[in-house]
Amino acid sequence: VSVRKLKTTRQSEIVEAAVAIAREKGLDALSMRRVAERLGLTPMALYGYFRNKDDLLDGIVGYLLTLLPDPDPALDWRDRLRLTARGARDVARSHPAVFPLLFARPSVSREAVLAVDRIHQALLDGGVADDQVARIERLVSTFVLGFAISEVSGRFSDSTLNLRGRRARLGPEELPAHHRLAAWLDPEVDWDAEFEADLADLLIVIESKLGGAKE
Amino acid sequence: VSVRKLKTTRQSEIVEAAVAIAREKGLDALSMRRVAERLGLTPMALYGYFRNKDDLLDGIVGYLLTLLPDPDPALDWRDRLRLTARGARDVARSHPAVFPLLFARPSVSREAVLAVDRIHQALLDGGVADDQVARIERLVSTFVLGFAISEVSGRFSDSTLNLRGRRARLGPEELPAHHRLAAWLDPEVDWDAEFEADLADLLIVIESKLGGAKE
DNA sequence: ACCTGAACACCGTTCAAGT
DNA sequence: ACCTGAACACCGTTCAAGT
Repeated sequence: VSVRKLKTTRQSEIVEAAVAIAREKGLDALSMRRVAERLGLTPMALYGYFRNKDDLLDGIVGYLLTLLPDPDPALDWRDRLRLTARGARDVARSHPAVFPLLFARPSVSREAVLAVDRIHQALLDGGVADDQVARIERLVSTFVLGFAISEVSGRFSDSTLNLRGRRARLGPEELPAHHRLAAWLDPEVDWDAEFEADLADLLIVIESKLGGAKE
Repeated sequence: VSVRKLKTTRQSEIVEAAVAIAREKGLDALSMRRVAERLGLTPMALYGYFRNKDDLLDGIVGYLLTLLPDPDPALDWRDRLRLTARGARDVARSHPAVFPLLFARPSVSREAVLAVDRIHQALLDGGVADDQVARIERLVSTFVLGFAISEVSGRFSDSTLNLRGRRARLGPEELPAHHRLAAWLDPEVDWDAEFEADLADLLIVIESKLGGAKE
């Protein structure tokens, strides 16, 4: 219940130490005690800067959001969307252990609102109707974050990798499509190309709304 | 290194106890010790059935996948996709604490492969080219899971909720789009309608590929 | 075949105190 | 204003043993 004021002076230093530990040893190894140790502090010293561990994780999410690109508003709206999407994927690949936090924690920070506003503006500039902007932003952001997380968490690669082994044990009656698609499922996927193709498909959706009837 | 064989007899009983604890007290409260306690066992008894806690979490993911609908193959391929997507969202809303595990853990289980195969088959039946099926499946699944997780984890609702408070402190120069969209951002969103609209948009993408040139 | 007991090396967090 | 020390109530997991 106490509303004790948090110090801000060393907040970013602490967040960066936490990110470094997660990068080096994984998210499971990220503990208040280890963050403190890395900074030469007692665990309790951190509680002057963050209310608890969840609060520190939210700090990490905020930090990740500051790493997103802020494209020149003079660019074409499509380019702004593409640059932001690619930037999000880059952040994921450079911070694989902590990036999935973006999906687990609500994040209503200042950084989050600013990032969302940039997407809203790009969609408005493209001519998306006012009442559709928020939904399309969520559609695109949800997919882009989901793709980036799937990539770094192994949801994509592990599943394509292990398919052959599974298929041997599962027979064509149980897996009709997999057996027909065998030629296309085995090769290692070019994730850069897949992400670009997905972005192009999302732009198809957006542009399908532009010329449409007013009501 | 030891490849000690796991017992299977009580695996599903243990998974269901774990799911029940997560539902009642949240994912953070899900511990090996509490699962054991609920079953009247010692924590160590669980290690005869699961290699470790991660293995038990994978068991939960497998359980969630068995809850997905298995639509009648005689239905139109579009209806099969829609039913599967809605079913996934239903599973998320009835298991909010554990559903996000689907995105965090690779999951190459038998159940996962079967679920993916059904989507592949629907896309093939719709006429999607063989070399596009796997990508489109990942595109659709990533979005559907992402939407369902965002909804149950609060990523969607909390952010729309807190916007007004944020906006008061952030001024129209910093948030141009939010201020222009004020009328559309405040009201509580109808998530059922948003999900249906998103599904319709994804079907636009898929159908845009059907009549296309062969090469 | 299935389960227990004791132990180890950890956690997050509170409370009171120190400079 | 900033930090520490001791303590509490937990964790996952190993190893050896019990029936």
